[in-house]
Amino acid sequence: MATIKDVAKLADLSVSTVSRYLNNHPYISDEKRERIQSAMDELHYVPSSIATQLRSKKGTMIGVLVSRITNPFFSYLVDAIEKQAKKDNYNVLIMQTYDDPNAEIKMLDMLKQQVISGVIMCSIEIDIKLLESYQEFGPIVLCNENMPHSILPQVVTNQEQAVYQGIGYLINQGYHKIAYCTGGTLTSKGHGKYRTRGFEQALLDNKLPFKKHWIFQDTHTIADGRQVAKELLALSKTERPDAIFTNSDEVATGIMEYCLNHKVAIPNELAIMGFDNQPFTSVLAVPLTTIAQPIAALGEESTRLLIAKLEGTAYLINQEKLNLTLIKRESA
Amino acid sequence: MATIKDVAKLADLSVSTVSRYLNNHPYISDEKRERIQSAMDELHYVPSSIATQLRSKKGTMIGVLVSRITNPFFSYLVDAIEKQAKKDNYNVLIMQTYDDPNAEIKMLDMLKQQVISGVIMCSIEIDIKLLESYQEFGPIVLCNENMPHSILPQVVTNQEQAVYQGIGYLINQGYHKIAYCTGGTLTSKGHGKYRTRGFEQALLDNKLPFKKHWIFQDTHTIADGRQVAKELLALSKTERPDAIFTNSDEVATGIMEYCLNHKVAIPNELAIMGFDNQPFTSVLAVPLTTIAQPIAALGEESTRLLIAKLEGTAYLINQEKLNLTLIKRESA
DNA sequence: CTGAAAGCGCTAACAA
DNA sequence: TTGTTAGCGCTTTCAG
Repeated sequence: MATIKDVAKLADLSVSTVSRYLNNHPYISDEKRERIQSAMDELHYVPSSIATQLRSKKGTMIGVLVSRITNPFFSYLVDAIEKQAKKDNYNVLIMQTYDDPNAEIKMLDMLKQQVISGVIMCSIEIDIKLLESYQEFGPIVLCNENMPHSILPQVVTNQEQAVYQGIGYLINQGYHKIAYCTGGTLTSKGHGKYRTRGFEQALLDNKLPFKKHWIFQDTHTIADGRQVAKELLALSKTERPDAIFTNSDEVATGIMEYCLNHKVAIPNELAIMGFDNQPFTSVLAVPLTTIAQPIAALGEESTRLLIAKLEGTAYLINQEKLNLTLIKRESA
Repeated sequence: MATIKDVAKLADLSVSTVSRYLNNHPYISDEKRERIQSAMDELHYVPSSIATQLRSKKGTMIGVLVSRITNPFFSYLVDAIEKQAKKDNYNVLIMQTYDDPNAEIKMLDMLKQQVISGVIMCSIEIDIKLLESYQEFGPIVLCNENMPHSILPQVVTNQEQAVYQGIGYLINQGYHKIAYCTGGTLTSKGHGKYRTRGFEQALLDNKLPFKKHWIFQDTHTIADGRQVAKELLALSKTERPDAIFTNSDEVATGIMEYCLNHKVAIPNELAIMGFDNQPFTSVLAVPLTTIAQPIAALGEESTRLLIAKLEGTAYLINQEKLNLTLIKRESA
């Protein structure tokens, strides 16, 4: 592998001139420019970014932390981040946590070690104060994690409002016995908290009862959805809700599958709302009414914000691109 | 940030001793070991992996090249790769190509620059000879890209056989007018080639006709599937196939959606087979018969193979884990 | 067992 | 406009 020294020698110049050329400094005569370039070509020279980084302390790698890449929400998010990063010549290091706090710490340590120059956290399990303490090693931006009491820069949507509107829609459609699924618990801290707040507020404003046994916690997968449906159908007809608002399309899908298998008509006997608007939801047995998140915008804005911090420039988040949208189909 | 120098000073030892400790060399007295460790703890020392890399030429980052991470096949593959890599303390740099050869070259250049120490190619657009020429800069393994004439190490499944069996299954079920979708073209080089070969062979062995207008090329998305269905339904009833074998669950889904919307019964009027066995396929309006790929095994084996090459050890691919499986459901 | 010293490939003062 | 030089933080001979 040719080094800057080889190039300098071949071009009969000093390494510093070559280095200047590399960093397109001014004050290099055109004649030397050419000599350098042709020497580089001849040697197939590529600068060692490792050496550059060691010396200049500037990297080009940004870390992206997600809980699991196979969740389409995250794969679309990573897609948007990677595309945006590439535009500014940054690379993307992926790390999955599977909700393990230790994995989060590992990524943060990479920030400390300068393996990555900044990090986008799309999932947070560790204590926010601990997370904040890592800021001294490089910029950290939170993506889709609403932490109102934290000073960390964050790119978020208004989940509370979206759920409020979603529940409002159900009520408008004539459903008044509304069950609810959350990925966390009723007292949890993640964005589940905001969704639940929207749900409770909507109930309150519409003078609808909040029934404990219509609440399902910690639901995530299609299998979880089936279980929810099973419990629902075990209820006597009078005790049964007429609609269910879920925290994910997967859960909604599981509920739908189980109901259909047990001859429960959707939406007549039970209306179902999903969350995320994943590609397959329009082609389910009963096309799913759901809420779309502005995933691409979340990824883009987070990345632009992070890169701005990395480069010491200012960036104002375009909050208008960050709206959730109710997608009306047939399940509710 | 504390450096090795600070640690050495605090422990009142030389940097070389500390370095030895770091690399767990033998020949360090227990007493010094402790002194070093407590100095490190006190300073919250973390070695700079950049400096280590510059000096030792050994990195810990492996590149993974996929065409698009939002394709579930790839997100599951990346998931498996990342998990396996983590086990051996390697990190994963993701790069999407969107089928752009230049993006591939960019990743390969990162290999040259030592940003990554090795690369797993899950998608190939550039010339194989060009790709091979990059081998001198670090190990390259092909994942799910069958290149029989290349010397590059590769982890592959027998797609030809799987399709042969899939078509055989359709024939067994009584379908004899079989249409076919491919993601490439009939003359393409990717793994599409092997699938098509399996299709043609199955037709031949069963003395079934190969009809040009039952072949659809370059199909990928749900939208493509709808278009295929549209063209199919435009055919007169006698000219229409009674089954269609597709290259992806998305395409199959699009076909199903369009057919159902146009009162064409699945599988009675048209049997549909998908490819990939994505999670949602079991809950479609008509649960999809499809072919499951051993994605996790592909990811694991590729990663283990790459890491073995990186570390100079031998690794024999476990081909038995690499089988495709026919998943029988209701669409065919 | 331990230390001194010479770099890895590059950047950035400081001089010229 | 260009060259000299001193490191970045670490590993690795080579001598004790």
